[in-house]
Amino acid sequence: MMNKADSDLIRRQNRHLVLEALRFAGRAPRVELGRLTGLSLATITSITTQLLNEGLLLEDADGVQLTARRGRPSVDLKLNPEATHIVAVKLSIDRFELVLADYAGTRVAHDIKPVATYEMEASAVGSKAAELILAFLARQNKKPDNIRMIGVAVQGATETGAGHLMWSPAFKAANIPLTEPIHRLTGITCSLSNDANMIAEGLMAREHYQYKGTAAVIFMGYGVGMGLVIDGKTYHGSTGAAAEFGHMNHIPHGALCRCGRAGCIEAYASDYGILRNAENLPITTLPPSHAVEPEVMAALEKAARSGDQAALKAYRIAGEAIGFGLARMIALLNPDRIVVSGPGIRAFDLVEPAIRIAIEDGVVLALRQNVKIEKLPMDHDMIISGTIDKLLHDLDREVFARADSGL
Amino acid sequence: MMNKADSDLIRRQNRHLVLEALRFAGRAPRVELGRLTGLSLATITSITTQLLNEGLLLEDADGVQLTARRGRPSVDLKLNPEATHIVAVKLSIDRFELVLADYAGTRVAHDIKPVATYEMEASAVGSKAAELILAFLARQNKKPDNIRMIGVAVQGATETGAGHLMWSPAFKAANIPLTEPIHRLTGITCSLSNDANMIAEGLMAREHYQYKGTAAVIFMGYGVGMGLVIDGKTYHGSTGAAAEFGHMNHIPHGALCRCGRAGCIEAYASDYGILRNAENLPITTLPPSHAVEPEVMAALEKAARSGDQAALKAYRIAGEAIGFGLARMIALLNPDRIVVSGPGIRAFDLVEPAIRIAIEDGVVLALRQNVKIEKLPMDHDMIISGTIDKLLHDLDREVFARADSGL
DNA sequence: CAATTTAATTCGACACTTAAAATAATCTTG
DNA sequence: CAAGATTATTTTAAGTGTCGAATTAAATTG
Repeated sequence: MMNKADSDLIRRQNRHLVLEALRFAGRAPRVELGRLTGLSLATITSITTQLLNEGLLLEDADGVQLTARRGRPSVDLKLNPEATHIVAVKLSIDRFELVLADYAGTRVAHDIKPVATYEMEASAVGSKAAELILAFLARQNKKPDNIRMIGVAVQGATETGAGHLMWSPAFKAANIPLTEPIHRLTGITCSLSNDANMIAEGLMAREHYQYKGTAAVIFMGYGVGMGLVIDGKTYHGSTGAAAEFGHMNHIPHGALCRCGRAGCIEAYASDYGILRNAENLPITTLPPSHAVEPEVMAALEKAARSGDQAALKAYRIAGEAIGFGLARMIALLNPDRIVVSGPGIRAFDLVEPAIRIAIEDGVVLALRQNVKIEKLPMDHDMIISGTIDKLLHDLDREVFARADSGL
Repeated sequence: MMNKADSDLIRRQNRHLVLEALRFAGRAPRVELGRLTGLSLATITSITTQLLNEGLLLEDADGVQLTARRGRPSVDLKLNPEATHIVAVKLSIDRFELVLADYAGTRVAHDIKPVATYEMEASAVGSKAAELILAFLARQNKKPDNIRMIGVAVQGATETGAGHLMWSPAFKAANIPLTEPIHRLTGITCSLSNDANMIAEGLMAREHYQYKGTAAVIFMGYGVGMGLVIDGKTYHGSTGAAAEFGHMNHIPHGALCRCGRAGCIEAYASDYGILRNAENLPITTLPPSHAVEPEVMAALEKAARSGDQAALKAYRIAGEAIGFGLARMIALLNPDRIVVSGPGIRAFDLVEPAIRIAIEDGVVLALRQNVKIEKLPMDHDMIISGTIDKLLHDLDREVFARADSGL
């Protein structure tokens, strides 16, 4: 059932609206905020003076008046970068990446620490992360009190609700508790997310008008992942482990996957899956525990481009796996938009024809005709960017939309 | 972006809350409504007097005071059945079914008309429906003005937004416009939905507390369908054609399906798909245009139960198709609950083991361990019931939640 | 029949939005 | 360079909504 509504709800929603508009626009005068939000200028004044008093906003008189117009000049407002800070953490094989960002979303510090992740005990991961975060903050002269939130992004199956990492290619251990130990050791609220979801989140923050309905971001590389946006919000299933596109079955009883099952899409379309097929190894060959070196994939790509039949066939099989997976997803969810990204898309032209054919074979015209499939150049940084965007968005909604946020 | 909030929104939301609570409870005194909605008694009084004045509610003093308690006796409120009426229409092969229901959800008239649907022109369907509806209303002495909404449920792929029936086993014609001609000829707002979605809607109306997150209702019978509930709301994709579970690919380049493609789940798990396998016909055999007679399926079921190996294998193959489909859906959406229904579940015990095995093979434990799979006895009436529930729910939300609903 | 108990309404306070009026700060123009 | 025009923002007054407290209503209990 819905929740009851009262005047508190109004303010919360409208404050959020103003913050969201300002975050999107970067800077804007009050009139502009009125236009963007649909609120009256009187309300904008009321809300912005409150936000200014709380230190969340700054007046920015320095703003260059581009075209000198008549009338009282507008004065731009912007988010106060110093209002608070957040830390985004990306865990991947053999390294922890830390980024400190201010409330306006600007990165103020960045650090990469080598960590022998694969052999770590499950219980050691969270405390190691907390330790690195605290040391990182100390180097930046930031007290933990100044940090409102920590967001951790990892490749693998996450349980967002519980804050557990169920399994990940970066760790041999499974079921690793993360948010609890980090929160306990740093005193800072912590959330955990899947890396592909963070890419989706980042795209949405930047071009939310393009992600109104249902959209999927596919990630090809050492694994195959997916971020799912439903009704304009990133979707997490009942346990927060949704959208395991890579481990959606492609062929019953098919090729052996890193997750231990047979026939997953990833077993055909990830780096190791493609490589295994190109080398004509049996599909029961155990996937390597470590990521395939980029050079190896580059060589394979080169071989395919120079006509190597086995390599070409491996890419075609990968495309078919992705394509049928997408066809099944389309049949189920009828999305507006599909974006394919990840390091694997360097070879996208080698897999794309097979993807298109598979989609044509796998789903009725009525469903596929109005879905747009796009390629998005991969930028490893998108995961960190998306995590920052998500944290700030959450902060705006859950903390700063309330007048008593206690800054 | 969100919408701005004002006092109008508050009232709308809280009015809706009261209507919803009353629809769920059937009848309740004001104190009870306060408890159910979380609103203060003062607010409940304000809202209910308004609703009473508008004729949406009735005071029901006749309510038997079960246990004579001290204190001023409470007076029950209930929805005014005469506030308005709706018509639910179910189109299926060779018949149109019409039900007139009042605002409280009670059915006041029911009619079934034989119609030779299969050979109809696309343009004739809507006008035929409108004609039958008008005649039906005339017999009930109801003017179209007294009817607020018509809801049409059909098996097949619907485009909810456009109000078109893309294709359906009941019609040879494709792309049949429905809501537009019905609205034009009757003057009544009309909506179109898929039958499986209506079953999901009905279950949700009755036990909404059980459908908080993501839930799927699978429908087995002459076809295979699915109703999808995401975040407590039935999900329609970008065009309103989502959740075509039956036409999600099972085996690439597999068995021929009624939709013209190869390898759909329906081609293995629908009546005709099971029958085709049991008769050892090649998978390229064209599916029959008409539904399989129930007697034929009953005979097949009997044969399987008496040990017929071909029949048993056909059911096992059907279970595997459903099971892998569910496994893929679980990987993608991580639902809380799956309900299987439809006439096909009479033989559910014959397919269930294969379903369970397929799910075990097809999706990692972490994802499947907390999804509940239930069997729900099929009742053909559930489609009509669900349509009524949906119409009334829509009415409450979109029309009567506004104070100026203009009754 | 007075006391008690429970239900429902009324009243006063407070929060929020908005339209309209007032104020502020600039540019234009004669 | 001063008055008028123009645009941005704030202030004011009015309207609507919810809520807690006080009040009224209608029964049972003793």
